[in-house]
Amino acid sequence: MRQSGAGVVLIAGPTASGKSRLALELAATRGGVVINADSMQVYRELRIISARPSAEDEAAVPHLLYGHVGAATRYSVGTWLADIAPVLADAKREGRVAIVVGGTGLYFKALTEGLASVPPIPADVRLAIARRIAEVETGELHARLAGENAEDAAAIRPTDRSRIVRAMEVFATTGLSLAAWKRADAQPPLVDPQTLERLLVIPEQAELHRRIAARAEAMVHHGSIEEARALGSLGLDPAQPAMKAIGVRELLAHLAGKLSLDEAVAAIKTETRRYAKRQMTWIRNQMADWPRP
RNA sequence: GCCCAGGUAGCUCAGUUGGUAGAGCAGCGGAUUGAAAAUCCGCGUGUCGCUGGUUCGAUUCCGGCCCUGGGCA
Repeated sequence: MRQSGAGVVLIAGPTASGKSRLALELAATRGGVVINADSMQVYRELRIISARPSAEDEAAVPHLLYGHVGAATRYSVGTWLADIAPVLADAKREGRVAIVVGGTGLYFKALTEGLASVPPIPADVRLAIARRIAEVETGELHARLAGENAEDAAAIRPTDRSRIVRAMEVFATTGLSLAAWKRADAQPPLVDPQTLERLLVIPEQAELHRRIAARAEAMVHHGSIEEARALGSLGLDPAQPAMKAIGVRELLAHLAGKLSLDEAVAAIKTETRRYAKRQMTWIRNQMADWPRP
């Protein structure tokens, strides 16, 4: 173990595993800062629904990149990397341990392996493409992609609409395939995987499911319904990332009278279990080199 | 007590003119480079309520019983 306070610790695990608690304890004992690596906890409006650390926890030790952007923001792994770079630099300069904790596997991958330097897609390009393909069926979209960019088309399933659209956006903006971008010119990783500590928090499945159920129950008693109402009143595009947080759709359906509260809570539990399963698949296969607990 | 409808996968149900059965959801496994709590791919996990009978063969047809829902008393 490192002797000074400086350094980076990564904590990953499925949702509701107790990662945040561990991060808080480590930060308190080692004099560190806690940095969010969760794609939904970045949204200001989603405190309860995204199970962000409580105000007391945030007051106990510094918490960064939590609720720091509005729900209208189109956040992404790229913006997260840009946000975390100065935060990591500050922690290093101050000699504090940076404890990066969250459930978004892609963020950890980008942090430790780097990300292709694809330039941002201009809003007008994105809009123009969205408008042009709105009525186009996904298979046809894939065929069109194959016409201009065979390499990406071959790598993307004809049914995977969001990846097809992303490849189209990149090609329209840069004239290059995503594959070409990945091949050349990658941004180096912000942190060196060799020098940091990596921790996985993985409860036994039955226990994880109990925790997920308990959290869903507790959520509705702690203001998640009001939170969903407030978010809904912003009138955001349902395709916005923040609107995709588990619980948002279910609670809005409840507020619209389409689901009873019990049905909404049951749906949230199911969706959360499914999400945790996808996270476990990522951890098993993409984080295979992380030390097992 | 009688009449009617139904009992098939974890759930909701389809189906088999008699050759041991399949959808959706759930579940399990997988992919994953700027929406990743997203998006996508693969896999049926079964005493066909029980028990006799008919039959080469019954989840299917017949009898009895049990259970559930509705109706009549």
